[in-house]
Amino acid sequence: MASTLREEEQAAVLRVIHSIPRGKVAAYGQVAELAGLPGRARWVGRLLSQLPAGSTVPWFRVINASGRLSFAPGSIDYQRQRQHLEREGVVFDGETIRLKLFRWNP
DNA sequence: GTGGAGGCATTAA
DNA sequence: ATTAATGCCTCCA
Repeated sequence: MASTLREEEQAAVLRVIHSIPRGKVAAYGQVAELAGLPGRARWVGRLLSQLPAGSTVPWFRVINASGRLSFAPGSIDYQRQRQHLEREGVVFDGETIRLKLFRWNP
């Protein structure tokens, strides 16, 4: 068995993110919890930040708990994430997403 | 190899 | 808007 505990956790997180449907979003903390890692929202963020460029992981569907992107508005990363989301139907109210409508509830 | 300090794509109060 | 609580990582001494 070559897999470390850490790799298992990483796989669990990525699996959860992959299951977020188009047009929906989930918070870092929500993803962590669904992956069986309660309280590790920050760790999820760190994981995504280290994701390789060519990754197929829909990282852009993960936002913070207040319904906003965790990038500085106007930054390249912010615009990229926002465009991805709007393209699949997510509507922004200013800089905030209406979680009532777009939050993923499994 | 160990330990402390600082930095985050976090969250809740 | 601030702050405290959290988990993990990187950088030195």
